[in-house]
Amino acid sequence: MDLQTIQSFNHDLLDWFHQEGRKLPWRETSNPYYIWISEVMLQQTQVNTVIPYYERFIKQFPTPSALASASEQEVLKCWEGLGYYSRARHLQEGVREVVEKYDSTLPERKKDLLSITGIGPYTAAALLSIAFNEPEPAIDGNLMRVLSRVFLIDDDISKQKTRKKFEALASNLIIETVPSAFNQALMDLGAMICRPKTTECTECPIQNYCLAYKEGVQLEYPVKTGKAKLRTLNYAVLLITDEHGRYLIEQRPEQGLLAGMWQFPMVALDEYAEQSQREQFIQSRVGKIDFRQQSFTYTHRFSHLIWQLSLFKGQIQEDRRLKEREKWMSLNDMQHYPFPVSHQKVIEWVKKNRQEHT
DNA sequence: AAGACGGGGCA
DNA sequence: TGCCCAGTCTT
Repeated sequence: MDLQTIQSFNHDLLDWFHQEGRKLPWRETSNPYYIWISEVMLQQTQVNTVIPYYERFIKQFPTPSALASASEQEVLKCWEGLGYYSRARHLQEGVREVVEKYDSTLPERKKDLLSITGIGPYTAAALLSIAFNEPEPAIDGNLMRVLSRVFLIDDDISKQKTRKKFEALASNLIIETVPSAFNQALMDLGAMICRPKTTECTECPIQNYCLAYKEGVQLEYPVKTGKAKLRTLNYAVLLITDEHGRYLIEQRPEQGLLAGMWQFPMVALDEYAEQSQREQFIQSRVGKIDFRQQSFTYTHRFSHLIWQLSLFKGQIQEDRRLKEREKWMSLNDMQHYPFPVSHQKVIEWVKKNRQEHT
């Protein structure tokens, strides 16, 4: 595009954005801390999912120091159900760095932003453009989808090198416009018009510039390879009660999947094909219980794996001691601890099942 | 350069 | 069901 085309492209894009752009809670504020929170929540997560979490989060942690001084469990509880929980842990860690190193004020230099835990190239650019109105293009899925169509770019967007290419391209476009509006306009366009599977090209403000539309090949872009093969993991979920009707629960390790969250004890079953071996292994984990009664099975789907959960009820032997990271807990108290959605379903099932039998 | 990391929405 | 979503960190 020549300079004049770039300017009219931006004019048409921003004109549409000001007419049709979405009104969103984090667009009502100029507080960089709030914008930061929104950007982290929006990673790999759709707008409508984020809105209630955002409102609750800034209410509970209205300032960087409030978040910095909270416990990790409080933060996880507020994030419960949103997924990618390392985002919450990294956000709190990053906020603590800002409180200590930058006097609770988000720095405005790109290099400083990138040094903060949880802030990568996208979030740094989003903050620079939206909060500080610096001409930094925020390279995300929306931008790459829209621009791959406009310019017929067939590089694989799952490759790291491709991000650089879009960055160079968008850097030229954003110089001739209002940085904060440019990035947000492309996000709205990607969400409302230039969607992955279905497009609304007849309503698109930049249709005239779009080479893919001109050739009728919108849906062939962007090019993206690489598919993860879903593994299925089988687990026994143990519903073990004590004499007070409380359940045995355990806290997951501090690293890895669902780190630091709580669950009913889970025992991996895949290594044990034989029922008798399974029983023996479960006993080695929690002690001697009567678990002949299988009550319920449930399949939980993550993006990269599948959990096949089978519930077992049992009474535990009286003299068994609690192990590290284990706790007895009533169903009501569970609402104060962060549980992954898979185990929230288990809690719901247990409550429902209990009511039917009393 | 890949893989890990959640959960919900949608055709 | 499979793919996508305002990505980042780890290996």
